[in-house]
This record gives sequence, structure tokens and C-alpha cells, in this order.
Amino acid sequence: MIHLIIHRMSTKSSPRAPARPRSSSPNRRDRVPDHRAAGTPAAPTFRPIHTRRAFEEICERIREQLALGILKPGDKLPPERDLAQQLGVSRNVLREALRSLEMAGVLRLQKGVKGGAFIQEGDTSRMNGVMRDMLSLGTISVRELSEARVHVLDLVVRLACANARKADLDALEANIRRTEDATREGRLLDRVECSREFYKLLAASTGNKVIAMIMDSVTEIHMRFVYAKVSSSGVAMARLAEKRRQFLAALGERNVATATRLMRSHLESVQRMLEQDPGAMSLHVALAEVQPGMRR
Amino acid sequence: MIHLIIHRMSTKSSPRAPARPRSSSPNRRDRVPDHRAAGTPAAPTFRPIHTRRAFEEICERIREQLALGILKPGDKLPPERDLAQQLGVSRNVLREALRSLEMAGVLRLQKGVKGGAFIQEGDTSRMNGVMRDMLSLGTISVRELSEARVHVLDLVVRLACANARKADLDALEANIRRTEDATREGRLLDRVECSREFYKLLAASTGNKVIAMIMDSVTEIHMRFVYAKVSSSGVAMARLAEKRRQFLAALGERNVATATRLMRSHLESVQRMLEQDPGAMSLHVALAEVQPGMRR
DNA sequence: ATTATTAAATGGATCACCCATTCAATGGAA
DNA sequence: TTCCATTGAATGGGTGATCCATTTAATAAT
Repeated sequence: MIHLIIHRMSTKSSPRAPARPRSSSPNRRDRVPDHRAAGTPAAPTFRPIHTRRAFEEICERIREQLALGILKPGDKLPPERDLAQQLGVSRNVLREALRSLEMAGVLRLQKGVKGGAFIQEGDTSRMNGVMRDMLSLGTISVRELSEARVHVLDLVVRLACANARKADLDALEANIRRTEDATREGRLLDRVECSREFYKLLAASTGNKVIAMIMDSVTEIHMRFVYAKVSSSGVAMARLAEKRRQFLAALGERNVATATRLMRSHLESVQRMLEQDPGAMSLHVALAEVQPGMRR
Repeated sequence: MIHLIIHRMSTKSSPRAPARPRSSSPNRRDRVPDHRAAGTPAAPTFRPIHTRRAFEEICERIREQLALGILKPGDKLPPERDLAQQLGVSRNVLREALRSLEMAGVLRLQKGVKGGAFIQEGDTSRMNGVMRDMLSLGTISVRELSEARVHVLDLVVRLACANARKADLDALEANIRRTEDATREGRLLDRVECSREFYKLLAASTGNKVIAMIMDSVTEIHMRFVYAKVSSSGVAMARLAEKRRQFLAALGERNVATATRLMRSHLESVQRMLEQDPGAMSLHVALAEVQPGMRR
């Protein structure tokens, strides 16, 4: 259904070339890689160097079709065997490309007859993984992430005040009720889960998926720290639901100043709690466990 | 040097199983997948279902080692052949995992003796690709991205006012000079390139790599639109360098209000320019071409 | 000493299979 | 007829062997 022919422009002379003997020209001096030189007698169009690997080119082609709107979410790519042949590559290489695209959240691979590689849609959680990797690699620090979160949250509160709709406020209200239930019944970890959801709902209520994505990505790691802290110490933020209600009231009144002030002071108290014992803020506590494709 | 043993817990009966003939049991009724049932007479420990794919598990293991600090940037993984054996998987599958990690910016693969898979460090551009994919897939819209950019830029200006150091201001100053040169010599596209760099420098001057990353990711696409517009229409923003100088002056004086005002008005005029002819804001214009691993 | 050659290590790629899952088509039993 | 079990084909998941290409160090030739 889709044409993705790759003219491999490969470095290799031809697929399954007859094993050009290693030391064919005993005294050659030119260090020019023999590419396909000796093949055609006078082919003056020397192609530029090409170290690009097959799977990169494949990813690129598919992303190109996506960008051009030729491929859309829900579309199915041809079966691996067919596509590999169309592209003129081995199935293994094609799979490397498909795997990469799957991990990037572009594709979803499904087994069985009627299975195949489908263009994925609407996965807004991809940035979380990037953020985690950055942190694992030491490219960014916990401090930078926390600081960024404060600023982003500031922005989110402002936008939520401006744009939150009734449905958003209702969802937040329901979330707070669940928080109250969890508090009453002493389910501390569930309460952390509620917090995670609270911020997600707040982010969504900005009405801007880009902002929401950014917010989620800086919140995800933070909530892991909170989870680890609550999980190990057994202590939890006091008067959480109550504070949330106050905040929600300010949000409902579109009172940016109050909402911002409440959120900031809450963030500060959480930060104090986390920093109580150093080491709880260590990366390994939060990042270890649960590192799958993108659970959470 | 590193132990990453995976007990595959595989579904398959054993590597290279002796090709159990298809229709061996003519009248079997149990739909239980025969896993390794007939092998050992009474093995009561039925392992839980295992749909998890090998390459996912491998990625997970490596990320785990990373999160635990056992693997650090610069470290080298064992050669593919060795690692595959350690993990108990075929080399092909291992490569699928390595490829995914490479595309995610976690690894860098290098050929030749002394080559190998090295843990990458400090690549802050990974979020750009995510943003591009989201846009291609229609998960986010150009409008949302532009809007987010305005807000993020607002934040960046505030932080830059607070945190920019002399070196940052000097770099911005040098950038403006290059912009002037390009303007004088009519190199319009170079001027766009200068703009891209300007925003990157501004983002860096916040002193927070997370914020900078976010800023870069929302700016990258925007600059493609600008590039496409300038490239096709030949018109360019008037008095650009001059406006930049005013802005830089405000930044140097830590005058948040003025800097913010100047930036906002500039963004508005750029937006007006872009929206002049609709269609120029179409995705395809900006996303097509240059979709490599992560050029730019 | 300098330079060219060789050899080994390692990722890049191919081929030819086989296994496991899924689902539609088929066919027999109630 | 209706329903359920069986079958078989399509498709992704995975393996092992083998070769190519690049890079670097060791070695030989000048």
C-alpha cells in the first residue's frame, strides 16, 4: 500500500557480492575506498561518502512519510518481509529500524495475522523517558529538574487559571475526594498516586498539550522521589487535601495570585520534607525499579 | 567488565530445539502452549506468562545499570558477540536493543578494533526529536507549540535576567554582530541561522539545562518555519539586529519588564510575518527534509 | 626511522530458518 | 441451525552462521 523504496546507495558493491578477494591489486597506492570502482569501466559519478547506516535511512524514510502526511496514525506498514524486500534490506535490519521507531513511540508492533506495524497515535509520555535518561546519564541534575519544575508549575498555574474548564475543575475536585479517602484510610502510597494524578490533571487543564507534556515530564521524576520518601519513612504531607481544596478554590475563582502563592508554598514544604534526610534525593532511589519501555 | 546476565525466561523450549514436528500429537486438546511441557516430567513451577520481548528486557537492564550508577558515560559495553552470549540472546536481538538505545541517545556505537558501544554523555537535543514526532503524528498542533513557545520564552527571559553571566552576554553580543554582518551582506538564511543560535544562547544563559532543553525543543520547529518562510519569500524581519541589541541591553541591566516586553513584541511581529500567507505554517513545509537521526 | 602491509577486533548486514501468537475459515457435534 | 473445536495461514519474535567494512595496532619492508 505504501511505497518506501530505498535505493540503498550502499557501500557494498552489491548484495551477495562474489567475495572480491582481499589483496586483488598488489601494489595499489590510492587510499580511495574501492567502493564499486573496478566494477563499471567508466562511471564518473562518484557518489559521496556514505557511512550512513541502513536502519537510519529507513527510520528517516518512515518519518518523512509521516511528516508529509502520507502515513497517518492508524496506518499499517507492509509486513516485515515485504517491506524489507521493497527497501532492499534484510529483514533483520528493517527490524532494527522498526524497533527504534517503536521505542520512540512512533510505531506499535502487533503479532499475528492482521498484525503488523501500526502508526501510533497520541502518546504524550515520550518526553518522560528522555528526562529519565538525561538524569541517569548525568546530563541534567536533580537540582536543575526541581528548579525547572517550580518554574514550569508557576506557568501551569497561570495557564490553568486562564483556561481551565468546568470539566477540568470537576476532575480535580474528584481527585481531591479520592485523596481524602486515601488519607482517612491511611493509604499513604495511594495518596502519592493521587498527587501524581493531581498534577497531571492540572497540566491538562492548561488546554495546551505541549505545556502539559513538559509539565508531566518534570513531574514524573519528582513524584518518584516523593514515593520513595513516603514509602521509606511512612510520614506524609500534613493537611494535603485541605491545601488542595484551597488551591482549587483559587483556581475556580481565576485568582492567579492566590493560586500561585498557595502552590509555591506547598512546593516549598514538600521540598523541605524531601530534603529532611539527604540521600533520599539520590538518583538511584527514584530511578531504580520500573524502567520499562515507559510504564507509568 | 560488566555483568548483565539475563536469564531469558524464554518462551521457547530451548535454543536450537530439535524442530519438534508440527503435528506430533494428533489429538491433543489442551490449548496450553506446550512451552517446555513435555520436556521435564513433573515441573510444577509454571512460569508466569511472558510476552515481554527480549530487546525490551535488554534495554531495561542497561538503563537499570545506568540508573544505579554502575554504568557511566564513557563506559564501554562488551562486544556484541560477548554481550549477546552473556545475555543469552542472539546477536541480532541484542543489536535491536543497542539500536534503540543509540536512537534514544544513550549509546554511541563505534566500529573497528577499539570500537564498541559507549555510554553517551551530554546530549541535550533528544527532546527535539520527540517534539518533531509528536507534531508529525498530530499529537500536538503547531498552534499549541507556538503558544507554548511564547510562554516558555517568557520564563526563559525572566531566568536569563536573573542568571545570565558575563560570558553569556558576551556570546549573545557576538551573535548579534554576526547577525549584523549577515544582514549587511544580504545572507538572509545565515541570519535565520543566527536567530536559531541566539535563542539557544539565551536558553543556555538561564543556567538551567532542563529549561534550556525545553526551550530548544519548542524553538527548533519554530525556526524551521521561519527558515522556510524566509527561504521562499526572500523577505526578512526588519531591524532584527537592532531589536536584539535593545533586548540584550535590557538583559544586561537585569530589567525583566523591558526585556519581556521587547521579546513579546518581537515574537508578535514574527508571528504576523509567518501568518501572512497561510499554508506557510503547514507542517510539511517545516518537517519535510532533514529528518535524520537528529541533525541540527 | 619511516612507511607500507597485514592481521585482528568489532560493528554492519545478509540469509535461511524456526517458533509463537493471532485470527479467520472450516467442519463436525449438539 | 448454532456453536465450538480444529486447522492453517499470516505475521512478528528469535536464532545461528557467515560475510563485509572499518579501524587500529603490530609487523615487515624500504
